Formats: sequence, structure tokens, C-alpha cells
Amino acid sequence: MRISDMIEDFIKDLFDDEDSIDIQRNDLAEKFNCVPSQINYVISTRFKPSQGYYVESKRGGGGHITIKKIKITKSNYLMHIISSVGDRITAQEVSIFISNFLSYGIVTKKEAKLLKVATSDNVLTVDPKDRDSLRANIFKNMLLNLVED
Amino acid sequence: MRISDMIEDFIKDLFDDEDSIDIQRNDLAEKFNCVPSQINYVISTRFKPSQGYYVESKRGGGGHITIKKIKITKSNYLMHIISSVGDRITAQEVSIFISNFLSYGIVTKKEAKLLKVATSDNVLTVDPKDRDSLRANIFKNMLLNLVED
DNA sequence: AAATGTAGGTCAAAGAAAGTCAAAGTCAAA
DNA sequence: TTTGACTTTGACTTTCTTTGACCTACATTT
Repeated sequence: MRISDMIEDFIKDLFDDEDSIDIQRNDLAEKFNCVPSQINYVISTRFKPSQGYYVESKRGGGGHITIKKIKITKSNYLMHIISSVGDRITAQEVSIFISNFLSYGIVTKKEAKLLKVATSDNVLTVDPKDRDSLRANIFKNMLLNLVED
Repeated sequence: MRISDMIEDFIKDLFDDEDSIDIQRNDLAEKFNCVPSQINYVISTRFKPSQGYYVESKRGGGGHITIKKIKITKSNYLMHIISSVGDRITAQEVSIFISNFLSYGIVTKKEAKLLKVATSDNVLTVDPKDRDSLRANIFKNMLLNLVED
């Protein structure tokens, strides 16, 4: 079995009822006798939004990586959307999603506004060729955090 | 947990209904077994004026540090933040803003999560040198949408 | 007024994590 | 048997925290 797979399993076992776990990259790397960056590899390939995970981290003394698992019990509608959105998405497509969310009543008006503004062309002041992938990223991660517990 | 975080929490707990507190740098340092300048570090990273606090101090015998909470209404508060955020902002600064929003009760938990996600380093997959200005943009625009009509 | 003691302030170096990226390796499928 | 996707590795980078040496300001004595 590959090291990456073992690390993946190990991390998934840490979610024992909890829906959020904390790891230290270096500790984990040491436990598995691999380079620290392999932990990043595992996280970026196996704990993606499309797989229902949200990741954040902090560097420096006391640094750590937090992985949150989204419970798919109730509203798997959002989860379904998240995994169906690819690597890139236009503002127009996002806006269609959002109006559907609104009409299904799965987001509030305010949440809809936040989603919209954070993914709008005006706000995403980056090279246009990179905009749709940045937007996809922001959109999916925001949706992850709207999934009900 | 980091010492700096414990000191931050300790200080925040001192605001028990009061909107102004007094501390002695050396006492606090001793309580937490750290060097006095660590108190300055905590204050300068977590209690900045732009984050809704303002700080004054006095040296010499009977010296002390006073930290005051800025008291204003919700939309004024947001407007204050929006105008005080410059062209660039780090994820850390945003995250402090957000925890203040939460403790002032001016955003819901979900809104806080959305703000955080849409401005986090992990999600803003752009050239790091452009990240802080993109973040400032997204953040300020999202806040504008939280201001009550 | 000068000296002394008591606070707090500053800044840079050292330390502690995590992130990035590309090269090299592996392995199955075409 | 070549190709291409996936994995492993490591050098280098960035971010955040901790520490300490030295500085400045105020108060109290002499």
C-alpha cells in the first residue's frame, strides 16, 4: 500500500465522530517517515472540496493544519453542486446557481449576496485568464461552509 | 495552544462588560512566564485600532497599558472597518476582524464562515504577491454587503 | 536638579511551523 | 515500450511566534 494512502486512512480515522481535526504536518510526516511536503500532497489530492473537506492552516510556532469534514446527511444538494463544479466557472454560471439556491430556499438573501460579491468579476482583480479557476475555488469552498451540520 | 493566543484570550476575558481595561505589562508577562515584549506582540497583532480597539499606555512608576473597545453601532462599525482597511490585508488580520465581528454580534456564524473562507490563503490561489490586495478587495466588498440597508 | 528606580517600547535575530514547486521515480495501460 | 498519471523527495520560501538586548519615559529620592 502506498504511503499516501496510509496517510489518507490515518487522517480519516482521526475523524472519530468529530467533524474537525487538527494535525501537525511535521509530526505526521515523522510518524510516516516521509517528507513533510508529502502531507501536503495527500491533503491536496484527497481532502478536496469536491470530496467534502475544507482545509485551513497556520504557520509559525504552534502552527497546525485543520481539516473539516462536511456532513452530507441533510443537504446533499449543495454537496452535489460542489462536486459537479469543475476547475473553472464563469460569473454567469455562478449567478445561475445562486438564484437556484435562493429559489430553493437553501441560502438566505444575505448569504446569496456574499456568494455573489465574492465571486464577481469586479472583485476578482486578477489576470482574466486565471479568474474562472480562482472563482471556482472560492465558490466551492464557500458552499462547503454553507452545508448544514 | 500558543502563549500569544492564551494571552489574547486572557485579555479579552478581562473585558467583562467593561469597555476599557488596564493591564501591567510585567505582571502579565510574569503570569504567562514570557518576556514582557511578548505582551507588546500580542497587543500589536491582536488589538489594533483598526480592529476595534485602541490602546494607550504610560511608562514609569505606576505605568500601565489601557485597552479600549471602540463602541459604535453595527453599520458604523462595518463602515469604520471598511474605510480603515487599506489596499492590502493579511489573512491573519482578517481573521481577527472576523472574531471581533462575532463577539460584537454583528455577523452570524455562517456569515463569519463565508467571510473567512472567501479570504483565506488556501482558497485564494494566486501569486502570493497579489494575494493581500485581492483579499482586501474581496473583504471590503463582502462587508459592504453586510451593512444594513 | 540629579540620580535612581520602575515601567513600558522597539527591533532584530532565532525558532517553529507550514507552503511551493519541480525533478525524479513508479507503474499500469495503450 | 512508451506514455501519462500519480507519487515521492527535497531544496527553498513564507509566515508567525518567541526571546532578549537595548532604549525611553515617568516618578521618587536625595
